[in-house]
Amino acid sequence: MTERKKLTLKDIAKELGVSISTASRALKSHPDIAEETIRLVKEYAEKHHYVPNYLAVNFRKNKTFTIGLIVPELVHHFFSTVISGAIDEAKKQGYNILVSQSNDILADELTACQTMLGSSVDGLLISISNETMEGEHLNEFINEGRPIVQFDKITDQVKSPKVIVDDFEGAYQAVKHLIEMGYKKIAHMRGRLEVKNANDRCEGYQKALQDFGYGLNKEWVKNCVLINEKEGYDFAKELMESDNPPDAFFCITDLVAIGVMKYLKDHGFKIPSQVGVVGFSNWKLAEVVSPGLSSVEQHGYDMGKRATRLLIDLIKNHNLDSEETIQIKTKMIVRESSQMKGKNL
Amino acid sequence: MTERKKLTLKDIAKELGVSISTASRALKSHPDIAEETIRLVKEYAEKHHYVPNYLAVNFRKNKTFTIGLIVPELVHHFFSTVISGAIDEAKKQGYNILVSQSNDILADELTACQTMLGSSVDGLLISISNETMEGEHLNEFINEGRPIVQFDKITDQVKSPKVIVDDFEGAYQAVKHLIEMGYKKIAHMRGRLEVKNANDRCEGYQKALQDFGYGLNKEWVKNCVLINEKEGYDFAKELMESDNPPDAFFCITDLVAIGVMKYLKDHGFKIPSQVGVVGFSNWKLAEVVSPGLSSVEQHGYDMGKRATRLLIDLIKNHNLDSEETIQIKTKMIVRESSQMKGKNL
DNA sequence: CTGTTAGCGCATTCAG
DNA sequence: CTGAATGCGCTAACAG
Repeated sequence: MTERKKLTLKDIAKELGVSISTASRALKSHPDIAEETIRLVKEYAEKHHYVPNYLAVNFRKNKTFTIGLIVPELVHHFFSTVISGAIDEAKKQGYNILVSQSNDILADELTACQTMLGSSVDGLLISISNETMEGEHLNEFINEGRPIVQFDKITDQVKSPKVIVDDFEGAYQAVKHLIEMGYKKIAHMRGRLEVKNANDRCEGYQKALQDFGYGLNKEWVKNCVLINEKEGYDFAKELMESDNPPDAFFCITDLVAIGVMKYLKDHGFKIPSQVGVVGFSNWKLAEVVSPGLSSVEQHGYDMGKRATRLLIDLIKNHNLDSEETIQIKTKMIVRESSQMKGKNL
Repeated sequence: MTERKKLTLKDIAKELGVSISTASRALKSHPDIAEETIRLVKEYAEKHHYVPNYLAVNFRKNKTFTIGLIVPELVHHFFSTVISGAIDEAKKQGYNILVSQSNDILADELTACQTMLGSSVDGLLISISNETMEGEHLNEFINEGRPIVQFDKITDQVKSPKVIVDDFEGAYQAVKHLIEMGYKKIAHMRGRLEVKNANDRCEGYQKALQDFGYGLNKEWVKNCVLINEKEGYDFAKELMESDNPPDAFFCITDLVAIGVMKYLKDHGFKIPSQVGVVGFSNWKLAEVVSPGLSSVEQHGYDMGKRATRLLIDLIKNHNLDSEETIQIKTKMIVRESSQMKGKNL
């Protein structure tokens, strides 16, 4: 209960025999104020540890210098990377970040938005949940004059700027890489049909096959729903036991790829000499697993920074109509799991 | 630029021909107000989507219902788990969380604290950086009447409640497990000498050795600084190439353990039949690596929830003097990497 | 160069 | 049961 009462502008004004507004302006080195006065006020403020009451400042200015950030899952390598970038960029620009997660549940996303609106964030960064089909809750922000920027998992239902990974190109490069390494029967463990990222990656996969003269074998395309190792393992089993097993797997995410690799290793298939595997996202675990898993780097940190920079610009310019879309280029990270030259090892 | 001007209490008061204070009280179903009036006001507010200006409310009440959370690193499985728990608990209690990271750099931690103070959080959750040696910046919060709760990486320099993992016991159990599995020459890859968690784990390691009648061989204790795979790999190499190589490794964290395993696999040592390995933290990668890495689960999510609950209690009770310490029990997760019975596989 | 004044939106005390 | 009045701390327009 040590609490000492806070020093206010009024206190320092009274103490120094100036008016409150003079004190206020002096602290901001307003050109109207005499050098001497400024010095005096600043000195006093410094000495007595004056700290402005930001609640009052924010109230007055109707701004909080805080932005909201909602992701589906916080405990997720990619998203935590994005958040990290967002926080670093925000800090640089003097903004704070309020973080929340939806757990891929629409109701949770709605609540989070409500709280964010309530706590008066100046703008919102959001990656929507799998369940989000329409964007009324997001439009509310825009209607209230607070810009939003969507990233990674987006919906076109909401008119706003977007920062996305070039999923199509990333997938294309991954499959191209597999083809160049000599694999000829490339399967794809894809994600949910309703999720844009999954569709884009699947299209990249198909386009690459097509461009290099391979047909699409639909049996080699499997729909993952939970996107975890078990699905990877099970689908790998299904395909490898079929009459026409593939010789490579391009997986929607690293976790699925790990499951595939586990099945392959458990059943004596050599990676990469017999079967190649490529994941997506380049999680830490792609690096430490053996053989090292080739994967597509999404530059999450950069995405977080760019999205935040964009949002803060919109806030500053009071711009609510932008629909600018930034595509983050992916990068193919080649490790052992896809290097067929290892055939004779 | 669609912005519609916000409805205020004044507007609805004028519209309904009542006073502002009546409107205000009606919305809160104050007992003084007539049922009928309450109904009227609420109906109007509802119909016109009245939303209180929280900036004004917060300013008036001098509260933000926001708490700050600072961790060394956001992209880190354990910390993101803690954050996840903190956010979920905070949400349940109507609080928001402002997240920041120090990158284990003192200067960044100071800045983060400054911003948090500035944005008037009601309280602070913090896990300090490796560089933090004294806690003046934390005491500032307490002096301003805002409670803080330290978690995981803590300093006794600051009088505050703490939520910590029982590192000693976790380490003890891990080493006990290795001993029970039949390993007799257990090395320890420890963390920095200045970090409490590292010391506690090292003590648990030593105590277990002692309790089971093993002496401490100082050559088998290595100081990791960066706490990454490379250090694990390099120290494993050093030890395994020495005159008296250990037959098991207890590592300060999973990443180091992965490095150790990599060295062992690369050089033909069988895990776990020849050499056992146990990590700490139970990251996702412990589960997916092969052989599966035995590890000590720290229950980060639970830690986040408990710390948050504690902090909110302190805020509500305006309690700044508590020094309560909660110890979170660890759990030994046994996977293949430490099961010597596999000797004859 | 400085002071006076007004007001942001709301909660609350004090009178009726 | 209701209204008038006050002030939270700060900013900014306006007046000297």
